[in-house]
Amino acid sequence: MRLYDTMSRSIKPLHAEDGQRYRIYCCGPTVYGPAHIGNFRTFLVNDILRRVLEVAGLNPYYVRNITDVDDKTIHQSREAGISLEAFTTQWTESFHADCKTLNMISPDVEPKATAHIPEQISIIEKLISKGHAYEGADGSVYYKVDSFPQYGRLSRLDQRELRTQKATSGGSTNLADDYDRASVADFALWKSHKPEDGENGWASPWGRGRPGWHLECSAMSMKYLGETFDLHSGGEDLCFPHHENEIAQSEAATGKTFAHHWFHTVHLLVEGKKMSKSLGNFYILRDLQDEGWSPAVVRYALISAHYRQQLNFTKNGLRSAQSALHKIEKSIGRLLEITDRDTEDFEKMPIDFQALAIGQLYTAWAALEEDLNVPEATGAMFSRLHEIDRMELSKEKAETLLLELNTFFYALGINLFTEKTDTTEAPLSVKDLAEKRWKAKSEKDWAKADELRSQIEAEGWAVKDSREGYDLQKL
RNA sequence: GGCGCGGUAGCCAAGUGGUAAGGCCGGGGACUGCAAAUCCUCUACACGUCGGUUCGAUUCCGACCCGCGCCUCCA
Repeated sequence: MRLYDTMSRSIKPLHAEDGQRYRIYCCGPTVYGPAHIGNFRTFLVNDILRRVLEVAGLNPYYVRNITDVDDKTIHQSREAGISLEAFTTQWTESFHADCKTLNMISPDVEPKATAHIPEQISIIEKLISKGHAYEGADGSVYYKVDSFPQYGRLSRLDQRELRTQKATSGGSTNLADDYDRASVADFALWKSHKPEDGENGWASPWGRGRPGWHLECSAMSMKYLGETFDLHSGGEDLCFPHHENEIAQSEAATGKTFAHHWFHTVHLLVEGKKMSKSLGNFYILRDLQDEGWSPAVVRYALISAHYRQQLNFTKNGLRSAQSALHKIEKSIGRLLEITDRDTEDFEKMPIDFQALAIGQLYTAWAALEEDLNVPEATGAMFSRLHEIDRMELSKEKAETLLLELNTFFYALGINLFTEKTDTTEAPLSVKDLAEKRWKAKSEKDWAKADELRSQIEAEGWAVKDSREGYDLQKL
C-alpha cells in the first residue's frame, strides 16, 4: 500500500511503525449542525483507507475525534437555549446516524474534546515550561511560533507569509485579532473565559477558560495512539493552520516526530461551484435521501473522483452512479444465479484478500493500493465485469468471482442490492385506471389502453407491463 | 501577493515518452401492440494555447490563457 504524503509531497509506502497496527488519527467533525456531503467526502475517503488497510492485512487502528467545544458550538447552543453538552450530543447523534447510513465503519475510538481537558492542560504546562508558550495579559495562553523553527514545513509557509489578514478567503471577518498575542502568527492554546461563553468554561492554572481548537487533536491523538503514530488525516483546509499547529504543539512538547504520514482530502465542488449556503448548493445527506437517492448511490458518487482531485458533485453524477451500480448488480446477479445463491448470501460472504490479490480483479485492487485510486479501480473492475459477463462459468469459478467481488466492494464500502423499492401504494383512483387499462389491453384495444396510460401518468404514476401483469411506479 | 491543484470526447473521470481505461448519456439491433425493463452491439476530428526537448509528447520543460482551492478556528 502506497499513499501520497503532504509533508514530503511524495507517494510513500505505508507500514505500521510498531509492527502491529497501523495507527490513524483523522480530524473529525465539529458538531454544530448536520454534516454536509463535503464533510462526508473526507470521512468516506478515510473509511476507504481504513478498509483497504484492513483487507491488505495492515491492521488499522482508527481514531477520529468529535470537536464539541469551539466558538460555533458555544454560540449556537446558547442561542438555542440549551447546554453545550445537550447541543453537541444531538448533533453527534445525527452525525453517527449519517455515518451508519453511508456504511462507514465506526472508529476504534471516538474521543471528545471536552472529555480531555486535563490532557490538554498538561500539554500547555509542558509547553510553558519549555519556553514554547506564554500567558497573555487576558489570561489566555499562546503558542510562541518563533520558538519552533520548523513551523510552516507541512504547508510550506514562510514566516513572512504568516501575516494576519483582515478577512479569510471565504470573505468572513478574521476573528483571530481578538486575542492578545505577542506575534500575529501565535495561536491560542487556552482561551480565557469571555462573557459570551456563558456557562461554558473549565478551571485551569491560568483561570477559567477553554482549550484552543488545535490542542484537542494533539492531546487526543497522543493519548490513544502514542506520541508518534503512523498517519494523520483530514480535509485539505486543515493543512494550515490546524495541522501545522498540531505539529508545533506536539513536537515541541514531546521532542518527537508527531505523525509519519499526512493525508489530506481535497474539497468537493457542487455543480461546478464551491458548496455554500448562499449559492443554494449546500447538501446534507437527508436532502439527498428525500430526493430518493439511496445511500449507496450517494456513497458511490462521493468517491468517484480521486481523493487528491476536486470532485464535482452533481445530480447528473448521482444518476450516473445509480446506473453504474445497477450494472454491477446485474453482473453479480448472474453469478449468484449460477451458484444458486441470493443477494443476502452475497453480503454474508467472507472477506478474502487472497482471492482478490491473485484473481480477476487484481488490477482493480492494485489501483486501490497505489494511492487509493478509486476511479482507476472501478474502471478496471468494469473492464473485468464486461469480460466476466460473456464467460461460460462453472459454479466453482463463479463462486471465486463472487468472493473477489465481495471483497472488492467491502474495500470500497459499497453495499450492493440495497436500493429500496418505493413501496408507496398507488391511490385507488389510479389503481382503478390501471385495472381498466389492463382489461383494455387484454382485449387488444390499444387506443383505449394508451389513453388510460396517459391518464395514469397525469396522476403521477407510471405503468410498467410484464408478461403476467403490471406494476405501478410513482413518477 | 504567498502556497497549491486542475484544464482529457455531450457529462463524469483514470492514465501513459510511442497517438488514450472506465462509467453515464446517445445510436443501432433483439424482445415488446406501444412504452418500460432486459439482452446484444456501436460511434466519437477528447488530451486548454503557443513554443522547446525528443526519432516520437497528451504524458517532460517554459510561457501564456482559463477554472479552482488554501492563506488563523471551514472536511
